[in-house]
Amino acid sequence: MSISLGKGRPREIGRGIPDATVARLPVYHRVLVSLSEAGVQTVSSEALAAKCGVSSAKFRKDLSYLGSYGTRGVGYDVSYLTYHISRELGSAQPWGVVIVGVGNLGRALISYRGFTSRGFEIVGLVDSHPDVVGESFAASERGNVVQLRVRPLADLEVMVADTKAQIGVIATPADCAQGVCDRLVASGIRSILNFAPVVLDVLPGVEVRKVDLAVELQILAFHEQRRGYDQEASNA
Amino acid sequence: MSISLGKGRPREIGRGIPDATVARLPVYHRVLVSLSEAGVQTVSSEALAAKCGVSSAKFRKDLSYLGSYGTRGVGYDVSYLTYHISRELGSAQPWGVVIVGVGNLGRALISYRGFTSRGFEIVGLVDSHPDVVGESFAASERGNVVQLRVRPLADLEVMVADTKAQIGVIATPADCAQGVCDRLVASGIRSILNFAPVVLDVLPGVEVRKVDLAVELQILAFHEQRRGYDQEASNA
DNA sequence: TTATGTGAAGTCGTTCACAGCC
DNA sequence: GGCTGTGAACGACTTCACATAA
Repeated sequence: MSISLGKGRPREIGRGIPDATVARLPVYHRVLVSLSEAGVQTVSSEALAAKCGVSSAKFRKDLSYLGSYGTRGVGYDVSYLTYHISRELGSAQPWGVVIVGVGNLGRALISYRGFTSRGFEIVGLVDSHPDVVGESFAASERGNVVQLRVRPLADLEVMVADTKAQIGVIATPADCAQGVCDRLVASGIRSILNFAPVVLDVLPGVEVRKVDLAVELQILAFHEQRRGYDQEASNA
Repeated sequence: MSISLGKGRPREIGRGIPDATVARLPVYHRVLVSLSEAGVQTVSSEALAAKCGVSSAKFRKDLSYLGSYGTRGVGYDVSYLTYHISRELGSAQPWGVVIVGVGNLGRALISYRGFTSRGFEIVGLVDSHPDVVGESFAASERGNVVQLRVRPLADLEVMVADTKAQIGVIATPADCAQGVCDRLVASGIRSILNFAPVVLDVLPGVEVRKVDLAVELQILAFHEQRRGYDQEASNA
């Protein structure tokens, strides 16, 4: 599967999927699942790409990094392609997720049905606020609905170890995010999704993805403003 | 400010800021504000870039699209640079935001302090659920804390008109997102932030940004899985 | 001397256009 | 004939390295 180049880490052949492609695979996967639920069995790159909001050329190029899963002159078998994308994404096996911070955002994540259906299991909830600790939330685990009790922040390390969680979600205020992050990493977590509006400092080998709600709005505002300028200019 | 090239739309000179740069400006801005609050008056590209998680070369290149706001041999004046970035982003003037869907996610947005501090004002809340309609939430408007009452989905168009909102946030379940989107666009909204896991179909001229929480997790899972393979390979 | 600002080089991603296969 | 899969051309972004200015 992988060949060594003699120096540095072994470099995979045929597995070097560009980041931009990886970022789109989940969308392809989601749309394929919805097509499957609608009873569609075969789909062309043109039709599928349109539903995903990308060009058909980009879609085919993306798939070419995974393999040849289509049939020329026909299109793609929906379930066959779904399987291969989900395999590539690793959503075949379930990933354990620990959520730190059970405020409104944490609750939104817990109640988000999309998680379980895409191979994620919330296996732990932690909060520092005494009022929240002890509260229970419904979450699904291996298909069954279970009640998850919020545990105190102090239990973070133990819980990660007990649940063998692989992914940590930081849904705390900004000022405690770095501390929580350090403790997640110390517990062995190497994949972190950060909602706090701070740049987290981590050791190499740990991957952090961030979602900053205000940043997205600011990008929208930038374009909105620019549109205003353009309109002014065209009125001249 | 803009020159016409004879055919097509006029192309701006000196204003063609790359998307990748625009996406980073909010981060620079946020870090600058925090430096300012810490009493720092001058900062080098090296130091600032480190705090933003980017290379200093990238940072300087980004700034070069805005203008020359530094001093060679010295660095950048924090407040001067903050001003110019916020001006470019349009966060000098406040933007009106309407939130559709007041579930846990909508509430998380309402309670998110970062919005108001970065030039956004939540001016309207809409929900379709009778239990939620009529509830009040504290939001800040022009510095003052006001109570915002959730109005029924039917009032969406009227509310957008009344409040002159420029940005719409869709925090509804996936199945009503497209309908809400169409109504926002019909009301005159041209900037939409979509949290529902669907690809929205909009007319050209409308900008949609999407945040899909599960997609971010899936990208993490992809890399986590690949790490597993790599480890396996190195054990051979 | 120090740190910015920026052409030039290099890398990455997208689009094109068509060969290859059904 | 139709649609996939993909080299090649193109464009966007990043990194480099240094001229430039305080």
